Formats: sequence, C-alpha cells, structure tokens
Amino acid sequence: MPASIVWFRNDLRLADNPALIAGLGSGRPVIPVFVLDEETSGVRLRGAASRWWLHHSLRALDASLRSLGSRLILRRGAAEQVIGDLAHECDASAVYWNRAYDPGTRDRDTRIEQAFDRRGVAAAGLKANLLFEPWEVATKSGGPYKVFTAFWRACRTMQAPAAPLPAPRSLSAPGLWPSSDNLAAWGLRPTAPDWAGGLGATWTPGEATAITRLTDFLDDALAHYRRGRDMPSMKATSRLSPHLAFGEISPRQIWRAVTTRGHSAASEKFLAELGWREFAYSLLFHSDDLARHNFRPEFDRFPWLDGQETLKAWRRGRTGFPIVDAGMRELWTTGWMHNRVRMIVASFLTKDLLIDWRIGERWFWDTLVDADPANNPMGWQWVAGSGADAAPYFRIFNPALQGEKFDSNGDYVRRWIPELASLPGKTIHRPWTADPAIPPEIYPAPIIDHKAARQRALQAFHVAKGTG
DNA sequence: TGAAATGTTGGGGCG
DNA sequence: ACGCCCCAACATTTC
Repeated sequence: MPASIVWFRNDLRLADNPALIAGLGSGRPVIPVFVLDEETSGVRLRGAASRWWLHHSLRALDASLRSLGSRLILRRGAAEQVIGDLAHECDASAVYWNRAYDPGTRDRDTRIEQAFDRRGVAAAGLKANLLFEPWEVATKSGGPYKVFTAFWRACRTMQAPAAPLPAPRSLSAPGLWPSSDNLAAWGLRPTAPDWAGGLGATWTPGEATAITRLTDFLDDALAHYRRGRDMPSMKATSRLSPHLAFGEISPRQIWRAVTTRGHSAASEKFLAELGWREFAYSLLFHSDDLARHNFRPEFDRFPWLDGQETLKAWRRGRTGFPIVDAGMRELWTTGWMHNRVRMIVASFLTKDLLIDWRIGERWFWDTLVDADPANNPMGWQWVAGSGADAAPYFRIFNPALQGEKFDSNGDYVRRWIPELASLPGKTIHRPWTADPAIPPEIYPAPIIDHKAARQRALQAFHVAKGTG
C-alpha cells in the first residue's frame, strides 16, 4: 500500500502540525522522516549549540512517535535527492512538510515540489510556523513593512490566527519501515571536548518541555512580565525561544494559550514579542540574505575595524565590563542569553569595539540554542543601526549604566562572574573603581575607554553617512 | 528597547 | 530683607 511521507524540519512537534495532519488525513501509512541536509548550497548550516539541541529534540520526537505506534526515520544528504529516493523506495503517493521562509530553503523546496509534480506525487509545503504569512501582510503598495509598529498593527487587523490542531492519537505504520540512520552516528553532540554540560543542565529539548514551560510562564511570570522582562537576574521571560526555533511549539499554540487567559497589558507585550518574530520572518522572506546584507545600504560604507584581540576578549567574556562579560559567559555556558543583555553585548561589539555586526551574528549563530535565521540577523541589524526600524545609530549603550539600571544589586553579574561576587552592588558594574583594586589576573581592566569609544563610533557613523 | 550635553528653575546658604 | 551664587533636580536638545 502506498504511503505518505511527513517530512519534519524545524517543526519537531506532534501538536499543531499541519503536515502531520495532512499525512494522517491521506488515510495511508505515514512515514515520518527528518533529513540532515548539510549539502544543499544556500541552506545555512546549523551552529554547534543548535546541533546539540537538534540531537536531543530528534530523540524526543522519535520517542513521541513511538508512543503512537510510529517512529522517526533519519536520513542524511541533499534533501532533494534524499526525499526523492525515499519516496521512490516506499512508493509514496504524497509528501507533506511545513514551510520555511529563508530564500535558500525556499528555492530547494520549490525544486523538490516541482520534481514530485513531474512524477505525479502530491507534494506540498503548509503554513505552520508563522501566525501570518509574509505575503499576507503587505503595505498598500504591496511591499513588506519596514516599521514594526505599522507591521504589527496590520497583523492585528487581520483575521486572528486559527485554533491549533490537536496532536494525533495514533499513526498507521507501513508494513515495512524504510532504513534509518543512527542518530548517535550523526555526531551532533560535541565530543573532545564535551562543552555541552551547561546546556544539558539548563535545558530539556522536546515538545513536552516546551508546553510545560509555556504553562509555567503563563501561571507564574506573565503578570510581572512588563516589569521583570528587562531584569536578567529574574526568571521573568518565557525562555521558549529554543523550543520555538525548533518548532517544538508553534506560535499559534502560544497565541492561543495567551489570549484564552484574558487580555492584559502584559499579554499584549508578550504577544508583541511573537510580533517581532513575525516581522523578522517577513524581512527574511523579502530579503535575499538578511544575515549578510545591510538593510540600510549606507552601512556598506561603514568603517568597521578588524580587532582580533578585542573580539577574542568579547567572545570569552573578558572585556572588563561586568554586564557584557556576564552575558557572554551565560551564552557560552548555557547556549542562551537574556534579551536585555543581548542588546548590551551587541551594542558593545558594534559601537564600542566597532566590529562588524556580522561577526557577532555568526558567534551567536554558533553558540545560541535558539539561533534563528530571522531573529538573529534582524536583532543584530537592529542594534547595529543597519536594520529595518532599527535603533538609531547614536543610541550607544553605556555598559556600566545599563548594568546599574537593569541589574541594580548585581545579582546577575555575581552569578556569572564569581570573581566579582564580593563587590557591593554600588561598584560591581564599575570594578575599575573598586578599592582595593581588583588584580588584573583576577578580572581584567576595561579593554576600552567607553567615553572615547562612543566619540569614535559617532565619528565612524558620520563617515558612513558621508557627513563626516 | 539611550546617554550625554546643555538649559532652566528654585531652594537655601551667605554676605 | 535682599541680591548673589551654588547646585541639585528636572527638562530639553543633541548625538
């Protein structure tokens, strides 16, 4: 009997999964498959932290499928080839997947769809991972919105997102399962050295955890979200980002859970964060390469510096600015960083050190468990000032002041920089003023004078604009 | 989803 | 009592 292939990608969930429901609805045996495609050009390779997450998430998805009498088939190679071969092998009459939005993946998926069309196999990508399709939210002139508030206002006037689809209760298996790779052999987890200990201590990938996390956040933290979301020492954010990046939970599920609990200023603020994600995907969809091209072309002339040594200090959390270093160490240890701190470290790299935002974007891409092809480049361009609806370039964060404002008693710094733990809240964000002085082998002196760096950055901006 | 520089105001010390 | 100065405290402008 012919089968239906359900091709899992960044949608590693059973609930609210339109491709899975389409496969189920075909009435034929369902063959769930995940393809590790590291060969198709134009499709961005996952970073190291994302590979770790992917390993565990695939294992969780396989376990969930097995509890429904199914399983997850693993294949590796160029997806065009692999999916085509698999469909042939198991005499598939239909292939379903959920849509991606980056140009490289879209091109690949279009080729796959056309190839199946020629073979008479039904093939379709479905809407699953956004609340609003990028082509549904267009300005009066038909282009993409370039300002977030206008974009989100337009989204809110559209028909509200539909209710999420239920997870299937069972899946019919084929008579004979096609062969599958061994997950461990893919080598997605780090070895020699195994630096993922902090990731494992912090996170449990998988759909079940994602749903628990959402419920816990709504129960415990949403009410204080507006006040707490900027305080990195508080667990006041949802921490759903990696689950969302891998599609272990859908934006529609989050939307529904938030809105059914009633309307409040806090829930609006939280939904707006989903809105920023939608905005980022709209930019990704309409741009040819969001992670490489400045959205504002005047930044093509920006005089970035090389800065190998300062870059190294930034990556390692040894800049001498506690809030920056705490963030970079949190990132390295847990694969995640609080959003307020992401803005601070990004401002420091691009404005104090004058290092190209793409360098920072790539470091985040490699180290973040929530690395997202739309959010990550948009966020960096936003901070750098080169993006759509970006912070004006002259908004330069003062890392000491930001620390004092958002980590006023220094708890966040103490957690990640134990060598400063004995400093009082009054000086912990300016350890260079401590008396007695901190020996530099314990904690470094600032690698740059912020006041002078600010002047230099403003100068560089004038050069780029041609007004200097 | 800034920070610094500059301007204004008003209370209080003091001759 | 009065004018003068200082300087927080706040507001506005500039980058």
